[in-house]
Order: sequence, then C-alpha cells, then structure tokens
Amino acid sequence: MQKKTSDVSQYTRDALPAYQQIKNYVLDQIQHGVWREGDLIPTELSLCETFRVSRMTVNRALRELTADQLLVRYKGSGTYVAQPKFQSTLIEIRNIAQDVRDRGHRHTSKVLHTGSLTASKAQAQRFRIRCGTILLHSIIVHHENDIPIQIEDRLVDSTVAPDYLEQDWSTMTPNQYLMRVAPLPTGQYTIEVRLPDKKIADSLDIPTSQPCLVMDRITFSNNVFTSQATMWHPGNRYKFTGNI
Amino acid sequence: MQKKTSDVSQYTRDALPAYQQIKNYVLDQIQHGVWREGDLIPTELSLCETFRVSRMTVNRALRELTADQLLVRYKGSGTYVAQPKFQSTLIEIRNIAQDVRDRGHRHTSKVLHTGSLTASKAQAQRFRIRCGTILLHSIIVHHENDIPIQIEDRLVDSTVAPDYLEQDWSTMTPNQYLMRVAPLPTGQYTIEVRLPDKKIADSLDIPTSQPCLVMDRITFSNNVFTSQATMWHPGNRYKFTGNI
DNA sequence: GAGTGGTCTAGACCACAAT
DNA sequence: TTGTGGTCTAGACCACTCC
Repeated sequence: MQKKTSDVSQYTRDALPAYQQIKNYVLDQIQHGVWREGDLIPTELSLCETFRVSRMTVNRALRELTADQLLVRYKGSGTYVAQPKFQSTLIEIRNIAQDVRDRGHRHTSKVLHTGSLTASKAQAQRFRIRCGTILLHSIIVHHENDIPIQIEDRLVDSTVAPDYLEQDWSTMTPNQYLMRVAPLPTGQYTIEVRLPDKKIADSLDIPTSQPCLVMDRITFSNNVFTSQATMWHPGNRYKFTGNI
Repeated sequence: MQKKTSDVSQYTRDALPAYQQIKNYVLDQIQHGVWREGDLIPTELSLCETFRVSRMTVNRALRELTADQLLVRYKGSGTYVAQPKFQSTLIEIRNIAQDVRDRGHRHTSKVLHTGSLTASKAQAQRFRIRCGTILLHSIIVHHENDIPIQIEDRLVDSTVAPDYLEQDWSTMTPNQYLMRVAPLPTGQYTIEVRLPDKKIADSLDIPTSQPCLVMDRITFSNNVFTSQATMWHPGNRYKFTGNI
C-alpha cells in the first residue's frame, strides 16, 4: 500500500485493456465515496505514472467517462467528478397549473408511515434478494407550495442503508439520500394510469375517481438491490417531462 | 470530384477537429442514404488516405459512432451501418393483458389521415423553425394482434423528409423511417393522463371516459427540428416501461 | 496470408486556466 | 510561466476473419 498514490494493483491484474482498468478504478473511487461530487481527480499525467501507460490511454478512459456524464473536464483546470444527473430517469415532475409561473417553489414533505418488514417470497424474487431480508418501509407525501404532488411508498434494503428510517426528510428527499449511499443507480421502471384508493386519494386531496400517473421503480447499485418505490401523482395536475 | 473515393473537401474546410469532420462525413453518408443499414463502409486505412490523417484519428471517429449505435464493427471483418435502435426513449409499450404471454405479436397499422399544412406562429416557436414552413401531417393507429395500442398524431418537417407521406407504413413505422433520415435524435417529451375525445376513443376502441397515457415528443436531429408526435394509449391496457 | 479492427506508445503542438 | 486537457502523429503488436 502506498500513500499519496493509491495502490492500483487490484485493477491491473486482470486481462482487461488498460483503458478499461483505468475506467474501473475511477468508477470505484467514485462509487466508494473516495472521490465525491465536484472533487478534482488526478491529472492525466499523474494517472499515466500510476498505471504506467501512455497519456493517450489515460485520455481515452477519462474521455469515455466524460461522455457518460460521470466526469467533467476543463481545459487548463482539471478533471472533476460530475454532479449526478437529476432524477434517475425522465422524472421531473411539473405542476401543470403552475407551468407558466415562476420558481420560488416551496417543497415540504410529511411522513405518513415508517416501519420494517421481512421480504416475502415474491419480493425476494422481484428484488433479487434473499427471502426474509429486512426491508425498511416509508410512505411520504411531498408537497409543493402546500399542494400534494406525490405519494412515495418506498422499500429500502436494510443492509444497504440501515439508518434509512433515522433520516430527516425535511432537509433531504429519500432519492437524494439513496444517491449518496448507493451511487450510479440502475434499474427498471414502469409508468401507468391507476385509480387511487381512499387513503391515497385523501392524502393527495383528490377524489377516488381521479386517475393518477403512477411510476414504479426498482433500483440497484452495483447490481445489488437498493430500493423499490411506487409514486402516485394526481393526473389532473401533473405530468412527467424529460429529455432524450 | 473523384470516383471511388468521395470528394470530402466540404468536410475538411472548417476548423473542426479532424475526428469530428470524419464523424460528420459518415453521418451525412448515412443520413443521405448513400450508406444504408447493414452496408460495409470504408476501412480505417481507406479513410486515413481520404482525410490524410493518422489511423488513431479515424479510429476515434468510428469508435464514437459505434458507441452511439450508428455503426457496428467486427474485428477481421469491417465496419457496417447499424440497424436503427427501437423507439427513441423509454418507450416500449407493454400490453398489460398479454404481459405474461409469449411473443408472436403481430403489428399492423392503419392510416387515418395524411395532409400538409404551414407552421403557425406558435408551432414555429415551439419547433424552432420559420413561420410558414411546410409540415407533413399523419395520423396512424397501431395495432398489436388487432388490438389498438396507439394513436400517433405526427408532424414532420418537409425539408427534412419531403417524401414522408409517400412511405409504406405497413413495412416501416414513422419512427423507423425518421431514425434513418434523421439519426441521433434529441428532444423533449412529456407524459400525462388525458381523456380522449370521441374520435380518438373510437379509434382506440375505448369509451371517452377511459383515461389515456399520452406522450408528446419533439425531436431534433443535429439541432434541426425533425418531428413532433402526440401518442395516445389506452390507460387500462397499457403502460410504459424502461431501464435506467 | 492478407486484410480488418482493438489497442497502445512516446512523443508533439495547441488553447486555456491559474498564478 | 506552469500545468492542464484537446488533439494528433507514425509507427507498432495483436486477435480475428476471410480466402
């Protein structure tokens, strides 16, 4: 083990191309929180010495990670860890009523329920975890300017985030928290139209006859299950927007 | 003008990096139909001579286009124009009823309307085009196993695809066609819940009281407006799925 | 064996940022 | 002025495909 320069022998052992080994090294530094958002990372020449390769090889690794939006690079300045892309997918919930209005949105949230349970057989299969794994459960209503915009029903793997239920959701959303403890999320989602039950309708301040936009999302970090969430939005007031 | 090797002087004039000039050249050959899906394109060494650059520069251009899924490359064989990717975004419409069923889906489509119009002031602003630009208009119903799954109401810029209305939609969807004439699409979309009018409801074989999942999408290719589409899906039968 | 893409080197010149 | 990333060269060796 060295001090200033990390020991990278674990990355150079395998038969992968050198540029891929460097990419894996950088990815791991970010994923394990050694390098955080906005941090300046080693220069190309520094990585050349560390990995004993030419500059073009390091350049390719860093250029590809930049194309993947994991790094940002500035000529004359250096290479930095990028801010994570917004919400994981297409999410960015727009208030139809206030679409034309300015900003100054005030976000508040209210915890309706917290608890824990053990994964059922169906959940275990769907989440690719062992049956009986402890899952932490939260139901939170999010408001924008005192208007409910989302009910978030979420399950979190307790082995990934044992302190999940102790967080203060007035200063941080579950998404923000999970992006920190489980970066580089992958997963699947569905979007559909559903009618809310009485409890959900009341919490969203809508009648049970009002169809909702429902997003269901399962996320993994490093191929390990992190969280599952079902998010309900009143269909008369909100829509999803995104970029391609 | 040359014969076997194209005249590429129009690409090498500007001050762009050499690898970008080569990328633009390849993109144009595909966009203008000179090179079509599955075609073998010139080798790296051939492009080195054409553009008078080193192999690493050509390699970078072709490698980036491969990462963008526009080309596929085989060691020992050559570089080919890729088959266009499916739907542009997160789309992949699942039939809830047949979710568990096998494949063997049969896709058919029926053209409800075609025509052309000139861009209104609002459209011109929204699409970033000049007022009065000729837009080609189509309304198509897509069926899967004879069940209507989507109404696609689309506007296409006639300068990008003047022969749009002459296509045979039984062999190709508008999306597939547009991917060929305008590769690397970018743009924005929204997803919302809406009630269909009588005409849309009838075409989708649902009552007007059935909420629909509606996706609206504007696409640009090379920062030039290509197309806008509004797509209606019956909310009781279908949902969107995707990966993060 | 000839041709292809996949990777890599050890230099180089440049534009730009920080100082 | 020094250090950074952006680009480019003119070679090289390799694995693979096709003949």
